Amino acid sequence: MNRRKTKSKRDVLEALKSKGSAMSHEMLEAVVEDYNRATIYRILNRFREEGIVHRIVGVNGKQYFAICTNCEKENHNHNHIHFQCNTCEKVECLNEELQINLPKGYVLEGFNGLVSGLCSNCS
Amino acid sequence: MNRRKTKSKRDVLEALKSKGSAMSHEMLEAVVEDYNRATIYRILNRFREEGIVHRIVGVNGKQYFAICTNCEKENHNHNHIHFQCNTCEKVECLNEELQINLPKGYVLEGFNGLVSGLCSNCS
DNA sequence: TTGTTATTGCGATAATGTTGCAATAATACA
DNA sequence: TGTATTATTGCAACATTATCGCAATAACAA
Repeated sequence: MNRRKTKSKRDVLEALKSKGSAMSHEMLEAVVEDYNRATIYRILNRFREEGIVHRIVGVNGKQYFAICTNCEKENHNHNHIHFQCNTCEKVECLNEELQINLPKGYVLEGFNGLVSGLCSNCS
Repeated sequence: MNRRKTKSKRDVLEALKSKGSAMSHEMLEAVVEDYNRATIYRILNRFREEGIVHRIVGVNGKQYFAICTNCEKENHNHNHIHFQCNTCEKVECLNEELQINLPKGYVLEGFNGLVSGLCSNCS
């Protein structure tokens, strides 16, 4: 399974990079060329497999994707909080790490910490 | 808009109480009598409006509902973390409070902190 | 240039959740 | 108790998000 470089991938990656904050499928569709819905989803999931982006689940239950910035190749570092504005629905990463203590016998695999409220533009 | 007591409400509330952890619509449907899907959703949303339950969004994007235990009537206290097992999909509250610092101009309205991994039964 | 196969588009499908409307039933009140 | 009011329910339809199978296309290696 060798990956191939395609325009659609470049476009999606470009969009995510220039946006800076997390994007939903809907937001991506509005920005990139007219690709099929399934195509965008598949690209995003492939990126996620490859560790290029990480996924955040919004308060609305939607998936958001953001470029991995502080992540090592193997040691993904996603224990930071995200913020979603209740008005404009923008999702962004907060520079706040969390220390999480789980009860005995529990194994941590991921963390999706989402603060909701109003961003500086909407407050 | 005066609320009325119905069997369906009693059943849903009873199910949530005896379960102890958060439940999705699917889980509720399997436990309570055969009510219409819309009915259960409406009951849950009414409970939420009244502050009887709070809602958690799972890593799968689904809604989960749990009885409010430490919440005051007006001052809801939902800044605690939830845990969802990646195997059995159970959602439960962790007794861990968080201190969240938002950037200037941001207003906090809610927090949905979800740790995913393996619970003690599945690890 | 050609063969292999990763990728795409299309359509169908699944799952979750909400809404409008008519029928039903819980409650207040005569 | 009987009756009126209206909250609640069931049903069907709908909206949205996301995935999947399959055939066509296109990226890449040789």
